[in-house]
Amino acid sequence: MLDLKFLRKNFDEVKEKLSKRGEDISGLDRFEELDQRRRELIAATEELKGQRNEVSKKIAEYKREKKDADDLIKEMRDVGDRIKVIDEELRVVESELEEILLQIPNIPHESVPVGNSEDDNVEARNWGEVPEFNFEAQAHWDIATNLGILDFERAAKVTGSRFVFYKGMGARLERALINFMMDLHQDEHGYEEMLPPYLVNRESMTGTGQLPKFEEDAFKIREEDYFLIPTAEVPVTNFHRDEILNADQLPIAYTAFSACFRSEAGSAGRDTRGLIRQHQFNKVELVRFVKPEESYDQLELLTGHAEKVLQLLKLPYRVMSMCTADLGFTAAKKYDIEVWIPSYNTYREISSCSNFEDFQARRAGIRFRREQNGKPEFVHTLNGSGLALGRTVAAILENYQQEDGTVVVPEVLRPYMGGKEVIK
RNA sequence: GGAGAAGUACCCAAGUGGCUGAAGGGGCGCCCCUGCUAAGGGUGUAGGUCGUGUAAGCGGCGCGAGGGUUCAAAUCCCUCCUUCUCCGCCA
Repeated sequence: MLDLKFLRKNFDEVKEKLSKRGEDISGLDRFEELDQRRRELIAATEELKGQRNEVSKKIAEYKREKKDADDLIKEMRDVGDRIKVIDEELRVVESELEEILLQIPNIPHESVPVGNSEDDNVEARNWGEVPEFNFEAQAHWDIATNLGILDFERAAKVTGSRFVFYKGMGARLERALINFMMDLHQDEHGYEEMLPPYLVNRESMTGTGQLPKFEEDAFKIREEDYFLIPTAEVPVTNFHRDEILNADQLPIAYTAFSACFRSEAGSAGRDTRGLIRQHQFNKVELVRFVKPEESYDQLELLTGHAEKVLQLLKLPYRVMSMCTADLGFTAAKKYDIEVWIPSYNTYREISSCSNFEDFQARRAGIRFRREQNGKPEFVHTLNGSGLALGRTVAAILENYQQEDGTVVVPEVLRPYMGGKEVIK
């Protein structure tokens, strides 16, 4: 969410910057009118309330002195009615204004490349060698099905499409990756570990920006106003919702493992096979709460933490800086880390690292104080996958596959896999 | 899920319609005293947000949240949330 006053002051500039995103910002047309009306109404109702407070005091005095206050009471009855009418209109205007503000995406940072589509994303760097196979390389769903470590068919029977059973060494591999990543982020990168709830309420989904705009992407519980989390970002960022933090606590860094649930509305027919696009997948998430002046350095740091996972797993990847058209709704700047997937013969997103600046913090009311009596300021929030586990498994199976259909276990994972060197 | 109780400032807590825009403690800040410490005395301590103003300031809101009644609500009514106790169920 953008700041009302900031938007008022910089209206044309903001409009121009947002137009680069290619998102619908037609809601902005009514902003100036509503903002103006809101302030008129506030001035009107506050004046009447001030009057009411004053006269009420007088009435109290009269009553105490047993004097007649009927005239004053009659007068205030009328004032009360007028307040009610104005407040009602104010409520309508404010909720319309709020709706507009909640629908406006974040403003891209100046370092974000301008572009019209994902084709304009810029490669920031790449790491590792793309493997070459001197045999017919298989896709991970074939490798895994042959090894009996993933079962898509039975998952379709038990639940539906885009779900999967991991079994045997497949389940073990996923679990090893969870532990490996969590340990790395906790022990080497200084994150505090968290296991969050998988259901969150509407306020939390609004706080991080999934709502109100993207409700159809989320799974919603029927009886309660709860949503299955699409990422641990939601519960973990909202952990500090409506709080004022101390400056000396910052930066706060959490790493959280969770399952993630996405309806994938609008993705019908895309990535229908394998682990790449599931309704439920596991992910280790990194979340940071930082001072505004540090947030771009912190984005580099966080992205590096996610990259480290791939480096240790020895999986080739590249880092893409998302252009203005591909930033998503909430990010001011975003890097996607893409891992090499042989069967796709290309890199696929395995992590997304974003700086939201104060966009989420404003929605979620997450602030900090520099000094004991200082004014609260909004923190900057960042997060990134570190990493998405299903896609990591897919990458390992494909990049580490051997001609006989077995898969070598990356060295760093072996301690987590009972010393096993090969999945066969 | 059923029945009861409670949610007041950093913490504890008084307060059932107007002199409570919130008593009293504790804690914390400042000052004094006692050569340090302990103990004691004095004094201060609602933050936040919105509007307005160049500013100092002025004003609105605020006692879990949201509505309502009333000239006036921490106080009365309704809905919701959370916590605690008992019962039921359960990993």
